Amino acid sequence: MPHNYSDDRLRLAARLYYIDGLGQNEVAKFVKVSQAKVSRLLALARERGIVRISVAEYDPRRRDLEGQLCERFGLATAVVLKAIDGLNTSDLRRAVGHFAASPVDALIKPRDVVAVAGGRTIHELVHHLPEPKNRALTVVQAMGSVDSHVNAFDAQEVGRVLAQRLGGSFLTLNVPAFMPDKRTRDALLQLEQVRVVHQRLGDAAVALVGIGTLENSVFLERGVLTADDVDELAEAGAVGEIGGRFFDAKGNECDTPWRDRAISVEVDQLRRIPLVLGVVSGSDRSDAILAAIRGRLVKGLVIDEAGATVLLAMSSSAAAKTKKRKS
Amino acid sequence: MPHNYSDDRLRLAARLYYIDGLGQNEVAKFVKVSQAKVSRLLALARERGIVRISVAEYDPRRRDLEGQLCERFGLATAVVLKAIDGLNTSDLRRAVGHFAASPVDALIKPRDVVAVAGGRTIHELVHHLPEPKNRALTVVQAMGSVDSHVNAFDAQEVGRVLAQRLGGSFLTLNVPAFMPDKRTRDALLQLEQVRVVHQRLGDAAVALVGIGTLENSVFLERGVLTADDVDELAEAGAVGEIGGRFFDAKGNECDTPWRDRAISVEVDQLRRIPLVLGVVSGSDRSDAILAAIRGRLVKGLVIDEAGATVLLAMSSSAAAKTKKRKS
DNA sequence: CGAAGCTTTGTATATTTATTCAGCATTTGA
DNA sequence: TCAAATGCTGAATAAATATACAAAGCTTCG
Repeated sequence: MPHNYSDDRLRLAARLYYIDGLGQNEVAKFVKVSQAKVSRLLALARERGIVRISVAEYDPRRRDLEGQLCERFGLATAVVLKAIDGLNTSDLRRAVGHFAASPVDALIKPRDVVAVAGGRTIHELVHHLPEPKNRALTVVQAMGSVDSHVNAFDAQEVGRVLAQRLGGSFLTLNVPAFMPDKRTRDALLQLEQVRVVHQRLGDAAVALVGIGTLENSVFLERGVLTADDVDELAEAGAVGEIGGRFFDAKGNECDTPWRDRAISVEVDQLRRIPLVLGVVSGSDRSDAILAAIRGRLVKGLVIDEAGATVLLAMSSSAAAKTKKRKS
Repeated sequence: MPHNYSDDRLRLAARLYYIDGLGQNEVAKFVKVSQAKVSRLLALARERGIVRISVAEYDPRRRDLEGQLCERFGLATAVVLKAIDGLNTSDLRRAVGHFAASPVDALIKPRDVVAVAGGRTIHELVHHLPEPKNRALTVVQAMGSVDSHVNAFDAQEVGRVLAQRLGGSFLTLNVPAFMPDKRTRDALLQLEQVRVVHQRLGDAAVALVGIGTLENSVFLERGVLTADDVDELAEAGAVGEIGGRFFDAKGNECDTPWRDRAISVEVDQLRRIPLVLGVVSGSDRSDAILAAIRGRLVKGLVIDEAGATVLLAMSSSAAAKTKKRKS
């Protein structure tokens, strides 16, 4: 595709526009083309590097807080993102996703097996990954679908996008997250299709998971759990959830009926994955996060600075709080 | 005036906009301000150098042609500007003015006395000079006003702008370019106001002049000369004009009634000014330019590449053409 | 304290820039 | 050779950005 645009012409247009500050219309007169074409010329000039725009480095991360988190909680990795105060949860998730994408990207090696559970922050994250990289990943869906409507932040959808963005194949887990009872669940687990995926999860080098609370739960929101169910789980000591697995303040899976109805990565599998990254945003789930860390369910954290601050503030008085919750 | 804008905030906004390619609306959500503010933040970031835009060098000059002109015609300076083919004369003038401004600027030393005659290309040129420099120039108007309507490209207006842009005082010549007869002209020349200016012209280090033809003349256009007058001038051998002084193909002033009615820099004064720059555009005045050069009326040229090319092409066969014109 | 002056901000709007689309031109492939 | 396909273009238009303006906050000075 031999281009009609000489570099000299591009340089001329670019100079008039960017240096001399003419508008595109004025440039258009200068070079005898339409304004539309000038717009295209300039776009091309930027692409070709004839125009270079550099911005003083902005570091979106709070390295200090990252260090404290790692040290205090013995984490392998922490990514703490700066965030403007007063953002609503949705915008905060977008902010975290935006700036976390690149650091997380850097943690995934070219041929890794990557397990992904769903989550709204994770969803934002994968959508901010750089366009098409040619890695040879195996992305594995770590939990079933929450309900039959495919939702943008289900593991299925998130995994698909992740595989597409980073390059690699996607192993989907085409079953519901919860079955009605243990028997049918176990039957499904026997299926070749499911077994392969389930087994592959054990090979994961990296896992990306959200960390849910009982109160602000996607399961509750989508009607998979009722308020009564939540109460029951709380009764059993549950303080948080990862991939449909509910755990108590120590980070041990709670023994409830739900345990035997879930189709998703096992807690023990999770513990054996070298790098499980909890991807979260907001300050409302610190108990759950703390518990997940204690139980070694996650080894790394991606979080906004407000969330990190709360986490650190809690950790000193954690014992006391734990007692309170139990009472 | 302590600014409310932290550099970090500017960096964030600039990065989101320029690097990550978000729109100002999206950035606005990110940093929790209005789109209008983002626009202002970005403008500030550019001013402060947080955003740096660089464009690959575009050289608007044809150095090769400049060299040829200097050599062939023994000019002290030549500035030949690239120009798109097919530009109308007005756009061509703008183009020449735009890119000639900076090179011409560089030729004027901080305390120079600068003589300026009017001209449409010169007008464009001075209006493209960099904003306020603090030189201590003395700008002297080199010819009277063409008519009573102050026109944007009269010497008066051009000189005023030149002095303002480059810094310095402006000596205006508040008289018509042509008087009805020699007697009144001479009377005016006696006036203190006029004498001072006229004399100061002799001190000029640099002069900027347009070079006019008989056919396409500002005097004809504005009704100062009639078609009959032009014929008469042609009869007397005139091929061009500088500052209301008509000269023949050798570059010598023509002996016509107009000679004694003009109030403007004398041809001999012009010859003694170290650097007289003819500022022209277009290919329709090559005869006049050639003559002016021959007569040492100009020592330098600012011209577009098409004009320069014609000039060079003509110079070899110049003798023949001259004869033709005389017949 | 209160009014006048100066910033700063967001809304509404004007201006500028990017994109869509239909027409023309050029190349490609029978 | 003619279509079909592809690419380039400017006019019209959609989208994005800059600006005018008015309201609100902050200082300064009486």
